[in-house]
Amino acid sequence: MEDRTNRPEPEAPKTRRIKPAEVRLDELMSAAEQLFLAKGVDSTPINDIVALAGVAKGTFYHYFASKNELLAAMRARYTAQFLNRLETSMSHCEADDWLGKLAAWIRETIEAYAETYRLHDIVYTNHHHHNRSNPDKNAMLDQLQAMLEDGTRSGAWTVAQPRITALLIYAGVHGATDDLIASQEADHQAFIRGVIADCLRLVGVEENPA
Amino acid sequence: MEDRTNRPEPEAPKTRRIKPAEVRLDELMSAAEQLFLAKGVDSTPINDIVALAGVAKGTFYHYFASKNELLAAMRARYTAQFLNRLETSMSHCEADDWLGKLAAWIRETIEAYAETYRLHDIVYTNHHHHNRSNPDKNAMLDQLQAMLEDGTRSGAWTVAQPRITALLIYAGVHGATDDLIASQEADHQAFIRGVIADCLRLVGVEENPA
Amino acid sequence: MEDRTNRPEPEAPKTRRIKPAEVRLDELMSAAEQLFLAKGVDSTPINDIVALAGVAKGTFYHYFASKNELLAAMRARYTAQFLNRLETSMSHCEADDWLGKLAAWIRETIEAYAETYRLHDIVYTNHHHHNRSNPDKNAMLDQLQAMLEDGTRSGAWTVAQPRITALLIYAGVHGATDDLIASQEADHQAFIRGVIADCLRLVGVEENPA
Amino acid sequence: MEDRTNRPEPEAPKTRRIKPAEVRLDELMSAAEQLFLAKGVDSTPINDIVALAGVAKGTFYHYFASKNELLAAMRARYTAQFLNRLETSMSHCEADDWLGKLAAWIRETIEAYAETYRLHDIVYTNHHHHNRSNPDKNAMLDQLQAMLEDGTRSGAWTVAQPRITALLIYAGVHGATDDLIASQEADHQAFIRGVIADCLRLVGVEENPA
DNA sequence: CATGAATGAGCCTTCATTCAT
DNA sequence: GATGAATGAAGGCTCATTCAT
Repeated sequence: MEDRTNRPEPEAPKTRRIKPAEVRLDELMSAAEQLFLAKGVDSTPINDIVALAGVAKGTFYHYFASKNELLAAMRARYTAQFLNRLETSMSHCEADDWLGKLAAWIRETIEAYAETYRLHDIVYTNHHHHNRSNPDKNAMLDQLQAMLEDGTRSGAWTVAQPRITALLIYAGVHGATDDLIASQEADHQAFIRGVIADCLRLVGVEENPA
Repeated sequence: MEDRTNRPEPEAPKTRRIKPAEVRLDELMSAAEQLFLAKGVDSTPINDIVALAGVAKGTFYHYFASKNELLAAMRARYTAQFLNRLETSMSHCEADDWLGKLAAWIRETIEAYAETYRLHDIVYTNHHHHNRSNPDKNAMLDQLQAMLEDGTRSGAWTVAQPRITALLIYAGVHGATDDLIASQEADHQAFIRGVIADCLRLVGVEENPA
Repeated sequence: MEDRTNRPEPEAPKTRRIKPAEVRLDELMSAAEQLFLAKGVDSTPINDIVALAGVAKGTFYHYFASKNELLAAMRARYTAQFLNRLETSMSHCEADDWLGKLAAWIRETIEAYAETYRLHDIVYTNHHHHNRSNPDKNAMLDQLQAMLEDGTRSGAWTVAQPRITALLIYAGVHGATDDLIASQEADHQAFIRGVIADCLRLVGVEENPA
Repeated sequence: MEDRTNRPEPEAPKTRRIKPAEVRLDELMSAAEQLFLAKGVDSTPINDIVALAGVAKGTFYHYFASKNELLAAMRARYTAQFLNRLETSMSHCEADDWLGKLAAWIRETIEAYAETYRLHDIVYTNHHHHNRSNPDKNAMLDQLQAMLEDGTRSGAWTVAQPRITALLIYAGVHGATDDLIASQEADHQAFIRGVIADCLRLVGVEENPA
């Protein structure tokens, strides 16, 4: 039964602070995020996370069943924030300004992704699930596809196969941004304009060269 | 004593076969591929690889400095084969049939990727290097970008920013194919046609609906 | 948050029911018994016990100072019930029917042990105390030894060294029953008759083969 | 892939001595035996075992797949030695001296068990397998049963149900010896004589009180 | 009486890599 | 070239127990 009674007398009583679960969760996830960013997931032991969060190791396992569940929670949080940025950005366009919304979607995706790609890599590099059929990514994809369909209905553009076009835009913009990131170019504006131009072509809108 | 029998087996085959390096390399990589596919990279110890290849553990380290170098070699092999498929497919088009070449590139990328995505994941899921600025992927990207530029020069289409358009096509096609894979749809033809149609639009070619 | 959901459930029943200690004790012991039987002692955390019993973890420690004390309580309960069965069985014999009492003791020991051996193993497999000099077992041994001495005084049999003979019968019957259990033989009667015959011989009573 | 390359330069080269598997196995098992006897199985980490055996921790797992397998190997070794003692002891009797052999079996069982019961407890207290239908114990039981049958055929005694009688003797002698051990009586001779006397009665041999 | 968040010591196991033969 | 015994750093996870509320 593994007698664990031989405990040395506690030197410092180590004030045991009880905090709301919400706060603990956030502290743990933030500590993990910081360390994962600095040293990588595999090189960050749970020990370091709890040390930075200022809790005992058992507390970590009180909130997360495993390191992978922590990653899953971070992934959900990351995606929610990403989606939020996109929606906020698009909300500044008039309701019927479909071209503006699409441009905002692209611009914000590029900016947000370029800012957060390191965290993106951390939460999405999952050894056990593939990117394919990822529920979180699907949320963003569905958002984009819905926009393409709405725009088609409104006559803003013509998209015959909204799913495929949404996929091309979604994956294309992310993949292109990977190249932007790799280029280390500080000014993103030219790149963004270029991507928007191509995507407009893709939905059948030719910009007037004026 | 890799099977952890606590009795040494008195009868060991002990035949020390010397084979050409080329053969050993291939046997080791194929054994690794098989096991990586079956159990994942992290869950496949070198022990298992050498056991399947029928060599001693030390032999592995004669040929690969580390497990990561094995992965790098597998990655190079994978990419070379992939590129090869693309080139073979495009070589069936007339030299000036740019639309045909682009369609072939897309079609073959989708087919090849759908067939080999599991191996793709294995060799490209590298915890230490990001997809961004990956030399192997760049080879394919450059190939595509060159084609877009050549086609523009020949008047087959007009692509104002070949780098960006190549990125969108490259990443878009792969990302869209991830969705095809996830859908488990057996017939790829409709999907392929849809992607080609969108990509043609992207390079400024409107298909005649004839 | 014992199920390790990383979202606190807003709706918790939170009904703090106060029950008589006796009931709580019983509920905890029964929950433990069920889980110990199903998964083993070492693989059953206190968490699971309290969850099944429907109380908080701290409540467990109100009633038992430790997991080991729970086991001790279960052991006492087990032994008391076992002794009870033996006494009830023997009470059906006439006061001076020593052979009948001995046979009843053996028969009931075999039946009871065969029925409850799994619980027996749980409460008696104690990593820290050995079977040797176990106070609970001693109660049964003393009961048997007293019977042997009484029967000798009454001339029912002759047992020169009651302690040794009691030990042989006690341990022998249990050990033999282990074999019966292992054999999975459903009909115990032949076995019981065989054991009784041997034990009678042991106390110097030759059965007439009539 | 858990880069384990960040290894600090080795201070002491720690001469790596290769020994025959047989020797390593024995050193590991003997180190374990010593520590298990001193501190108990659960309180002895593998670390301590390898430290005492003078090998690296990995070496332990080179020879035993788990701590439990070590225990299994120790159990097999224990039983083999025990059986050996019994056979050696009986071999000193004349081939047809069945009473002598039975007495030798009992005497040696008691002596050997009293000497080694602590190790017996260690190797037989298995959390996962029950004593019932234990292959190692069966070897001794079969040995005893065969002897009873041979003796019956030779007319040395009459045992109607050799399996049951063997079980009673086997389990009875061990259980009785547990009591001897608990009593801490240094002189075992009286006890041994008493047990032998009872067992002879059990096989139908009345000693002449001369 | 009852709660359950928090504690933290502890250990088994894995496996990439080395090197004496 | 080939072998495989030996190395040893590293970390995820469990769970009995405590105690502030």
